Amino acid sequence: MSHQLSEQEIVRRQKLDQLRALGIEPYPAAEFNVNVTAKDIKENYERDKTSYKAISIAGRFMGVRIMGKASFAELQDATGRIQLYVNRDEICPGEDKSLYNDVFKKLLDIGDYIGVEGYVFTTQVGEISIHVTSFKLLSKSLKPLPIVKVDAEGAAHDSVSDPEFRYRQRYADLVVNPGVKETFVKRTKMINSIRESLNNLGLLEVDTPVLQAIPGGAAARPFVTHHNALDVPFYLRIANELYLKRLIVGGFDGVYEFSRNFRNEGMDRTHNPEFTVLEFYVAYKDYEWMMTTCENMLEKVALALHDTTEVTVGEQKINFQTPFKRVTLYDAIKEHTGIDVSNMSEEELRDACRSMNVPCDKTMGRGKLIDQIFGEKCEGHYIQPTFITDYPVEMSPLTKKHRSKPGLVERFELMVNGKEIANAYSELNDPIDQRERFEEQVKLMERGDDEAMYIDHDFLRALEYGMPPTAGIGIGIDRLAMLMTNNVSIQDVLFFPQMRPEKQ
RNA sequence: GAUUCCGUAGCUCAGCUGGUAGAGCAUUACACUUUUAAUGUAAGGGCCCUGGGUUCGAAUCCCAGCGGGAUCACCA
Repeated sequence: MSHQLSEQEIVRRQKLDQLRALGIEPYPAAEFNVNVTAKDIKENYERDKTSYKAISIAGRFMGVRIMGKASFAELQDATGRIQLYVNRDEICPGEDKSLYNDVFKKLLDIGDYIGVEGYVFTTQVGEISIHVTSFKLLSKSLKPLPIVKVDAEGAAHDSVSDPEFRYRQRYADLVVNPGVKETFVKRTKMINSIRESLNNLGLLEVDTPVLQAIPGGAAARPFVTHHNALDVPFYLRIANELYLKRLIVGGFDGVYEFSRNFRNEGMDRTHNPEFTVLEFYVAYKDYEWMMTTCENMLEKVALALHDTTEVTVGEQKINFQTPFKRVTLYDAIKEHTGIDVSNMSEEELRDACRSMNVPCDKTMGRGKLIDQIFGEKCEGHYIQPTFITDYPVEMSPLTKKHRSKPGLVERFELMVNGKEIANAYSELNDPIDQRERFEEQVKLMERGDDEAMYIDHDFLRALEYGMPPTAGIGIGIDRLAMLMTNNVSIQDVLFFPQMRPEKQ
């Protein structure tokens, strides 16, 4: 990583030497005792002034306005910013004014970590500030941070907008763009809320293998790796479904896992090669129960993040208040295309696709053609949370046949803002049916469908021991985070989105 | 993978039909004891993404490459 140092970087390195010459260690080892945060001061000082007479706070030095013998500076800690007031003669009571004139005014840079002691007061302009009685350099910054300034109207100037910079140097993005941090805090709150719901249901959080000999549970191209000692290929998991169901076979009533999945496919603003899906499985339940559970959980998430069920996403206001609408897949297609696909043959479906300009090809079977029509003509209409139910059996190889509707399975997808957020079903637990479904997948694979599933014989063996009737669901956590934080790009809800390696 | 746009100072961006670079903020120096996008004065800072080509002359035009964005395809 050798490169030409910029003038500003050279200057900062020189300051390092000057500090050491003054006997100041720029990277001290000792603990700095912090007893307050910026947020705490701003929220509580007005009503409890006596508690803020001897405070100690640390953070990044993010800006300074030098006024001769007094200065104002900005300190940014993990909770926000607070203004510092520094007076020369108070910091340097004696003849030697170098601590103020040299160290504070000249050797400190934007981005440096400092620790400060003093008391809180309100300036003449009315800003709650810290009157500094002493300060200590805690860590010197050698690389200039981009300076974002916000004017009186709240408009940001020179904000760092280059996506490449923001994603590759997320650490700098986080320091400089305060909204970014907020997105990730919300993401974690969302996950905490979901975890709480699941724990309250009595489900057990589990871990299942990421390295798998047979990638299963979804239709996707996997990453391949190699185990040296065994000298066999392994696949990074594309889904954890089949492992969680093995645990249901093993006698757990309910299990869940936030599963990091890996798919060797294209990447764009809604796809990252690694992404997170929550899957959970509950014994003795069905997909009707799962719909209710799912909507309750999402309503709680919206409330946890926004204190209301209504969430703003782009131009849309999306209301997660239960109950969500429920529409069967066939009714949805009928509503938006006027076509009743329920009794159509594969050929009739292909003709229907052609007449509506829906792309299709020879490798697509009946199920996939119906899915294609829905995806092209209907999906985008479902802005408010809507369960689309009862899918054709051909496109659902792990799903139990519908209790009363022949040719269909007990499955739903949750659509929000025109996109699929969750996919769930009454799990197929008939081992003979399951084996036949896998064999159908093999036929699709031979026909050219490169997303068809492999046969997992160990999973079939597990089913043969007997799995209780079970409801299961997968929820795209990144996609949900995008909705809940009003971001249109998956890269904005992942700390470190995958990028092409930087060239040296 | 296809199409399209972009790459100029630490950051945000100008730079016309080709004449070898500009602004604001940031940096450096000086002034200023309650300011807040502080202000004033002055200074420094650029392999104009890389490599070829056209030309007397290229940041600018052409070709190729690298990196990124957007749209599409695949997928969640």
